[in-house]
Amino acid sequence: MTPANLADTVLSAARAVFETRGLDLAALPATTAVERPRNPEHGDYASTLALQLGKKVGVAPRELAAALAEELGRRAGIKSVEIAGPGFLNIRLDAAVTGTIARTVVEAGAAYGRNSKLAGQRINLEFVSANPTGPIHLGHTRWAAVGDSLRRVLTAAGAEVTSEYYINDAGAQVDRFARSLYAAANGQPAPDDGYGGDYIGEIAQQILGEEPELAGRPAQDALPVFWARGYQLMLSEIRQSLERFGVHFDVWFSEKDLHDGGSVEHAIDTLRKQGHIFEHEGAIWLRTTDFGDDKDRVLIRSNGEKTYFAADAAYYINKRERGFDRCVYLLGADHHGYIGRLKAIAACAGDDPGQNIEILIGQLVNLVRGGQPVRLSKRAGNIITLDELLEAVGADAARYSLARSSTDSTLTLDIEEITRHSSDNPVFYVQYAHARIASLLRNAAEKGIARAGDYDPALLSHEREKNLLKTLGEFPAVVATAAELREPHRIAVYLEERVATDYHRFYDACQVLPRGDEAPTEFTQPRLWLAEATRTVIANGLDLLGVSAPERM
RNA sequence: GCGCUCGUAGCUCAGCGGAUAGAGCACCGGACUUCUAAUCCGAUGGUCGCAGGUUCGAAUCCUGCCGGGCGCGCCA
Repeated sequence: MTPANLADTVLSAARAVFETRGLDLAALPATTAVERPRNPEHGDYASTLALQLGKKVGVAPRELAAALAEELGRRAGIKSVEIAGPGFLNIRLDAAVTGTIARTVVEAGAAYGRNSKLAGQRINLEFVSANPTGPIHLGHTRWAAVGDSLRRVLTAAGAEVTSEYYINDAGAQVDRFARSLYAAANGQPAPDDGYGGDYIGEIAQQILGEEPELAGRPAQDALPVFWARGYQLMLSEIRQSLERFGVHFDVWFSEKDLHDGGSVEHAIDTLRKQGHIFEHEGAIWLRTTDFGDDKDRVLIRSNGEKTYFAADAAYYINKRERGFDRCVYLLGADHHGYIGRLKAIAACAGDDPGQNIEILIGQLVNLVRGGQPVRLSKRAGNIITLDELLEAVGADAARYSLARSSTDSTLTLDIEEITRHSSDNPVFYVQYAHARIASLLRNAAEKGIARAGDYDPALLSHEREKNLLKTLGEFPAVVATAAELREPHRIAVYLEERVATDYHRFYDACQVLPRGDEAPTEFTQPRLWLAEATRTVIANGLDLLGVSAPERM
């Protein structure tokens, strides 16, 4: 029995109690959950349903709990139900019932953990969207890791997800980039408002190598070439870096295409029809203050140029017209000022800003080196690129350390620590558990022991076996919660603090395979099933984080 | 100034209103002729920034204050 099954049982018992007592059935929630008590004396699972419902229906929680306990105690598989404190229900299950979780997991295989929490939702997930004027650096990397995991988690929860990278290729930034390339190609210093990293010189040289005749050509002729080719090379470098990082985008969306294709005009028309456009001092404005923004925003400047904001509006409207119910944006805390205006765009377009648009703000990454803060600055040249990070620690460790903590907290990474003590990284703790199981299964095969078609679940009765089983049973709920709250780090926390820990403890206490030439025992089969179930959960969980599950370490 | 956000062990971080607040690192002490010791077991370490409020119950929700980060352009 999984926790979800048990929760359903609790709810159905509650329904029976309500019916016999003539209580208001409408007070019952649609779903409930059981929790794993920290204290083992509180049973295998606990329900707080009586506590939550007591006041609602005017029955003392303990009295309601007593009725629930009696009803629940009659259900199959439930060994005992105790009432504790103000009205907790502490539930104990028959060992065999918990033992079947291994079979549930193994039979579901790679699908174990998938659920239908977000079934039917069409989600557009935009993240990174770094300007194509330089390499992906550490500032973007957290969103790459988190965003891609979120894509996987949302998909696992049944949503139809499109991940998208918005390329800011229409504004002054790429012009500056082109001028910087031109300057470098001609041996001149970078313009004051330009880019000065080493990569500028490298790209300039590559372009010159392809088209030597560009050298010495006037800016007027050469700039468009540097613009087009430079942009192409830079974007392709960004894509390759992200690819190496295991980060996948379904759509690379060009801002320039938005302008060239008339989408901006179309968006302004749409917004005008909704009645939120006005003209002031020669500029076209969107009255975003109607919907809580601090100030109204210019769409078309008095000189006729469309603003970046106009493209934002067009992009949002474009996403909606492509059929996405929810447009999710993953932005760094330095962009939190965008929340108001983006929500206002949705509202001005006639959408529900609480439903159709969702802006996730994540805190930034701080870097320290040996405890001393490192200021990331392009000018100072101490930007750490994604490629450098990958070279130093590898994709698995990088992704894991960036995805394992909540984006609500600023993350502090010590460069010395992640580059030097990489074996301390908790990702190895999780991966090691997987590798240990893989090794175990190889040894079993060598001994000629195959996992049988079935096992006796009642034999998985050791305290550490039961803990591990219960933990494995929680995985679908962990995935569902991570998806619902957009918090993929919950997967990492679960794998690290629960699954890997419980497996290592089980492994420490319970011999799986016969030693030497001994014959298999009655525990061999159930434990092989449990090991395989654990391997499945770790592999599925790591996959949601975009981290590999190694067979050997 | 206005707004957003964060504040949990020495450090890095978990903890979607539940029972005695947890883990890793660091520090101290144990466990490998036995399925991978990248592991396990134990010890040490806390006014959950502060003060009120909501409630059967608050690290969690609300208000105020203190401290850190960030944002407030017809910039991109």
